[in-house]
Amino acid sequence: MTTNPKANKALKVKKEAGENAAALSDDELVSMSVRELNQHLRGLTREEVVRLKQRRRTLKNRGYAASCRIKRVTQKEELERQRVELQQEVEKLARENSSMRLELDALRAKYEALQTFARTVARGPVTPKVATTSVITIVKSAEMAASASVPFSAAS
Amino acid sequence: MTTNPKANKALKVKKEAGENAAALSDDELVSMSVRELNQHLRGLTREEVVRLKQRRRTLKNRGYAASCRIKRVTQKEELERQRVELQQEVEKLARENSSMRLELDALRAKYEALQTFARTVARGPVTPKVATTSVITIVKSAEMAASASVPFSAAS
DNA sequence: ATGATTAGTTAGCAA
DNA sequence: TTGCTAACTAATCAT
Repeated sequence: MTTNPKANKALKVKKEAGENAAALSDDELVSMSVRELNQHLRGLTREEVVRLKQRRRTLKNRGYAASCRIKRVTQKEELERQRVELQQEVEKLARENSSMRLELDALRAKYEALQTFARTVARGPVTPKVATTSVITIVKSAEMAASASVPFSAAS
Repeated sequence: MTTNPKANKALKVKKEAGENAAALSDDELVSMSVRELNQHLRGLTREEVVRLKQRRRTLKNRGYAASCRIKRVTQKEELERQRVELQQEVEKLARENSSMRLELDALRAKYEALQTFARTVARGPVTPKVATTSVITIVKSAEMAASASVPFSAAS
């Protein structure tokens, strides 16, 4: 099952005279150029030539079949790799997506609160009757407002 | 291998012993239960029995090999299907993502504009010329004043 | 002729 | 024993 289960039987036939054909190994035969092959073919019977060429063809086919299998599993692995990669990308985008959605909702709430406040302020100058529960703080020189949370809450 | 250059062609010789064995077809033989098989095995030579069983095994194997190939291509198609599906999902999420990003940016701009306006309105009527760096905080009910921090900051 | 792919065969592992 | 799969072979297709 490894590399030469058969093929040996073709070698020992005919060539008892040992004229020139030096019982090529599979590796030699399969990796031989056509010109080299023809040299080894000299002085062989018609049938021997045919058989040797057929053995070469068979060995070549063995290699082609192996390449084909390797290619097959490689492609499959590639598909699985891409699948994992895409799944990760989907998760990443989904996370970004939901965090942005939260941010958007929060900002909408802030915006609406500010809108309510602005309307209130614009309608009645300063503190018309907010006096019930509202407080206005005036601070001098506050530089950053980045981390502001719940700046407004709509008055009931 | 050693005894098998074309052994499969030897299988079809089965007729000459026309005594009882009714020359089973491949389909019949392969889809036969063990008990049915044993009935057909009655009165056959030891060797005939072995051969028939071997033929059955070979036919079964032929089917297994076919199943194996079908399974292989099915799995590959499934992987490709999932790939397409995931790619579409990625595109969908990316679209949602960028449109949300636009929306977020737009809302931020609107918010800041409104903020500027609110400051102007709130400052104008009451405190005409308060310093350039004032901050106004409005919260509902005094006890929450602690959590509200720097909702507005005047641009420098 | 060479290389790739398909189906059938065998060996061998697993349940 | 049954089913599955890797490797090999031969046939066939494409270049």
